[in-house]
Amino acid sequence: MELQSDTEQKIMASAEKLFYQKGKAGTSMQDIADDAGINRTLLNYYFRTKDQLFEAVFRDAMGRFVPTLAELLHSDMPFKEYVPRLIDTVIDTMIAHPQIPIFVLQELSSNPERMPQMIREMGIDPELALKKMSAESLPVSAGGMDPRQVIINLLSLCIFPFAARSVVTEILYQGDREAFILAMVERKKVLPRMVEKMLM
Amino acid sequence: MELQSDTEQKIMASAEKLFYQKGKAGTSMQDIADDAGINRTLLNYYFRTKDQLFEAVFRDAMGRFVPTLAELLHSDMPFKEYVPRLIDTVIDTMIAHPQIPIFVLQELSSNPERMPQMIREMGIDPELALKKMSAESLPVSAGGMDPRQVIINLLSLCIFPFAARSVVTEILYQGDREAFILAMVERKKVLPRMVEKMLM
DNA sequence: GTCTATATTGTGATAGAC
DNA sequence: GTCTATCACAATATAGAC
Repeated sequence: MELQSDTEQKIMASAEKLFYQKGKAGTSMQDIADDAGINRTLLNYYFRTKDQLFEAVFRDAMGRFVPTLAELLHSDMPFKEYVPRLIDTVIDTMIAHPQIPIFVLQELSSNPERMPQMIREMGIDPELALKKMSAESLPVSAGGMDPRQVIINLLSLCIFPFAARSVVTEILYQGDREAFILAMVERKKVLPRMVEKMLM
Repeated sequence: MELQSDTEQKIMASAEKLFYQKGKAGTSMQDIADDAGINRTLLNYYFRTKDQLFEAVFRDAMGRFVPTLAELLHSDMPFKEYVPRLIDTVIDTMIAHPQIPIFVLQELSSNPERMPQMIREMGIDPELALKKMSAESLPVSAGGMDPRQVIINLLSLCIFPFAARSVVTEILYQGDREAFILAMVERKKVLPRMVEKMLM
């Protein structure tokens, strides 16, 4: 007994690939069916509408990095302690799914009205997060920096290189995609040291 | 004698707004015409095709921040010297056009084959940039950090908050857009100090 | 579950009157 | 320069046979 039929999985895989690359409006149901090598009407059979198929892909993408974000925001651990592990986790996720940042940010930016609901659904508690930040877990002595700026810095440093992957690869790594990935692996060692300095 | 007719300017303004928000595929010619309050066929009269209209908007967007990027990559000045000014310029540009990062990155990510040509057209010389970086302008003593990682850090810290604007505003600033902008203004003072520590 | 056929609407683009 | 009328086509979605 399978939770998802073979066809359904093929659809999801193709939809993910194409939605990530070309976005919702830029991808047709026919494109997805062709990529999956199946009849177009099967998409409607399994997911009813294009909107519902997109939702499935979008939630899947959110689910891949929101838990890490939630952990960052809610944890009781001293900030400095789990920063290295967090960097490791986030960058590994990004290497595995480098297209997710733009995909998710573009969708949330196009439909910002979705944000409040998404936050609730994903189990993030903004009020709790702010409380934690004003408390001792994030050292207020972070150069006198607003703890929110520290959070922004950390996420910027981990995620942006992947959002700007094509530009960075082309200009700084001569278009060599392997070199870019190696640089991101190297980055897992570079960032913790940097963040430590930042918090002094 | 005007370089652009009134109608043409209205089209550009509406096209910019909608392409930034919903992307190329997500915006129809009808949408743009409606927003501009004009007849749809006038878009074809002035710009011939949707592709050409999009190109005009895209190049305009690139032109708003590429010069700053080129300056960063080519300058002979000591890195530390113009970092504060660069941060100031980039963040001011982002505050004025917060939607550009996602718009440009999404387009370049969808069509990475456009990168080499865009770089050439925009006057960026990757080889020269790398030479400058290995030379004295960017201190090799940047914590032993690869100068390319330093460039990535700098751009990440300045640009990412705007790419993730909707998320950041909702979670860290209770959905208060004014508070977000104020935080970004504050950031112009925070970042230079941070980058200095980073380079020690 | 998978296919063919079809309904319906939206879209980019052009021709031609004014 | 601006409009109306029209075209060709692509898109989502459904009905119904197998």
